[in-house]
Amino acid sequence: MDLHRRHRWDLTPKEAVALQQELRAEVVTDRPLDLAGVRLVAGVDVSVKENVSQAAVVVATFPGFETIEVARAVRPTPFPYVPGLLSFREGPVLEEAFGKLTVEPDVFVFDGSGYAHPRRIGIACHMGLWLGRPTIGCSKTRLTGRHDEVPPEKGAWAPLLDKDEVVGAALRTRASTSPVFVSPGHLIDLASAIDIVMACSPKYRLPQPIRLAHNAAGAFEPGPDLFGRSTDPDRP
DNA sequence: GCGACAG
DNA sequence: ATCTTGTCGC
Repeated sequence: MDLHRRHRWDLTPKEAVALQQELRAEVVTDRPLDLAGVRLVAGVDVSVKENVSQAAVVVATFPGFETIEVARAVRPTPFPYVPGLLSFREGPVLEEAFGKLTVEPDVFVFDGSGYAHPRRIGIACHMGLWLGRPTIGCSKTRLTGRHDEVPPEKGAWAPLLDKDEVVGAALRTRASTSPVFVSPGHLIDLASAIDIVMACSPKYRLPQPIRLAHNAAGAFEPGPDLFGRSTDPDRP
C-alpha cells in the first residue's frame, strides 16, 4: 500500500475540505482499464448501527462473483454525515478492513461517488489514493451534476454534467428501474468504469460486488420475509 | 438568501 | 444510512 497517502482522519469539516483540495490533484481518471484483464473485483460498503460503523470488503471472482475473501472492521462512527465529506465518516473503518485483505483485487467498487463530487474527490477517489489501486464510485442517488433522461434499455446511459464538465454517468443497469450513478474513482476512466459496472450487473440494479458487500456489512438479511415479499431492495 | 445534498 | 407498511408494476 502507498503509505505516502496516509493521513490523519480526525479533522474538522473545514480541515477536511482543505485536505480534499490537496488530494484532488493526485486522482487519476483518464486511464483505461481493460475488462478482459479483470480477475478479481471487490465490493465496498459500510453499515451504521447506533454510533458504530461496520465495514465490509468482499473480494469475488470475475466473472462469476464467487466470494473468495471477506474483510471486516467495526469502529465507533467518527464523523457526522456531511454531504461531500463521506470519506471522513467511512474512511477510518474502511482502512482497517482494507488492511486485512490478503489478496489484491483488480478493481474496487464503492457504494458512493467517485469523481462525481463537488470537489471531484468522492469516497471512491479518496480511498483509491490510499489503496493505490483502481476504484469506481457507484451510488444509488445523485450527489452532484445533472443529466438528460436515460433511455429505458439496460445498458443505456447519459453523461452526468457538473459545471459543464462530464463527471460521471447515469447508467441503466436494469430495465424499468432508476439508473445508478457511476464515476471514476482512481486509476480508471469513465468509459471503463461504465463497462465494469455493467459487467457486474447481470441481473440486479446494483452491481454484484456492492450487493455482496452490503450483505456482509449487515445492512439487510437475504430472503423473503413472512409475507412472501422480498427483503432485497433491488429485487422487486 | 434559498435550495441541494453520496451514505 | 436507518426507521417502517402497504402497495404497484413487470
